[in-house]
Amino acid sequence: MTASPQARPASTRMPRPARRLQLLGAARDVFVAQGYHAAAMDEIAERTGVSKPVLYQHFPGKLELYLALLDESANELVKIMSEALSSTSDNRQRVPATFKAFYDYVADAREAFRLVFESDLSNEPAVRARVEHAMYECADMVSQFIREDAGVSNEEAHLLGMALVGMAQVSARYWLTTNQAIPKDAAEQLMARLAWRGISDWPLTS
Amino acid sequence: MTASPQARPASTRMPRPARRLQLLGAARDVFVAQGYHAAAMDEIAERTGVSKPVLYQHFPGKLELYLALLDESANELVKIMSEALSSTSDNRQRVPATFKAFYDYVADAREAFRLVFESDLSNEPAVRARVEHAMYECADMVSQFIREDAGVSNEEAHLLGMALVGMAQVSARYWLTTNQAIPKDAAEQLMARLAWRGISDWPLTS
DNA sequence: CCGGCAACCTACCCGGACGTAGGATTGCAG
DNA sequence: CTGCAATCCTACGTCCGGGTAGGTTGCCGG
Repeated sequence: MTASPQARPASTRMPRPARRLQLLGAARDVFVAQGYHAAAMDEIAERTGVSKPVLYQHFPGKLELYLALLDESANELVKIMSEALSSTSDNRQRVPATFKAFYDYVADAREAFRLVFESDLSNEPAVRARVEHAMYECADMVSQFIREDAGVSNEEAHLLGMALVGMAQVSARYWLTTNQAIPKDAAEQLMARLAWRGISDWPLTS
Repeated sequence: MTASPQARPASTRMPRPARRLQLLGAARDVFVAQGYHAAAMDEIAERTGVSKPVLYQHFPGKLELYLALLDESANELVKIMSEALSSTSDNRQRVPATFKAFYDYVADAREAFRLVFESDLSNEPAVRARVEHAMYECADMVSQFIREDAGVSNEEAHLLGMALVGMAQVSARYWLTTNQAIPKDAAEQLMARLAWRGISDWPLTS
């Protein structure tokens, strides 16, 4: 209702691709707000101003619809992280840039990150695979840089990378719940400092 | 099946408190393995060797049963963290001790941590409140020590504390999925080093 | 102007799982 | 031995929600 700028006459017929986009928008809003189980296909259809069979003419089932949205959000996360990590060649700049990108992703008004980080369908293998894959991609990209300038094994670098991803994820979600008690850029910088101090000059100090 | 050492003649009558414990054990196994939604009350009863109405004579409903188990696991986490944090007065010892405690908690064979960190009922307000509360308690305890020897505000200390909690949580769960490619104590020490370097001597370096 | 295709709707099916009514059985107290 | 209370079971009600059958309306090319 607040997001998804889809106006239109609303109760007229519509070409197939446009309707599909509208359905995806409504579905995203509902899944994000209610979670997979509490979300009802009826509500998604109704919110689009359309009847349920129409929804099933665009998507074979509830799960496939959900997976389409999940893929979208997960891929966006990976893309954003990738861009941030390659935005500079100076590691000291790279860390804050990446945290800023992550916080931007989480602070997005559409809150699509909840599909990735707060899915209530993690037992479904297809969902679990996608979430784990996205997080692993992020950790893997991060681990490359860690491995380069800290003398650690591949496995250790991956564990460190995943730790940083977890740090960003949980802290950003916590930051959201505080209603921005701390300004966004201050929070980003705080995390970047924590991470940078944790990783840089690794082999030297204990 | 593997966990929960409950033998007994199994198909005889049983005093009320003993049966209750048995039911809780079976319920924990099922909820952990399947998640809340996929778990069936029938299966919990059947696995106990008992019929469904018996289950409902011990717990008013599925949600209450789940909450009882969730409370148990969440409180155990907070207790373990509290004990680890107060096990020494030297911060340099405190950090690895706490990570060890956390990894122990996650590596427990009963895998009860999944109720707290991978609940598929996070939209239920009662569940969300409990999970957030447990995590906040942990972050709050950690933040006390951070605030003491780093000159940061209360809000900043809490954000840092939550970041460390997230680091531990996500890294430990990732470590589990790797089938212990890295020995447990090595992983703990790696995380402790990352955290310690991140927070110690905070005001001095940038 | 008109046939046909495609978008759409009303109304329904049905399976699965929570929760319960009512009765059978066991064992302890007196 | 006997009654009563507590434990337990079979069988069912019921509701919710995903998914579908079949008919209707409107747009567009010929």
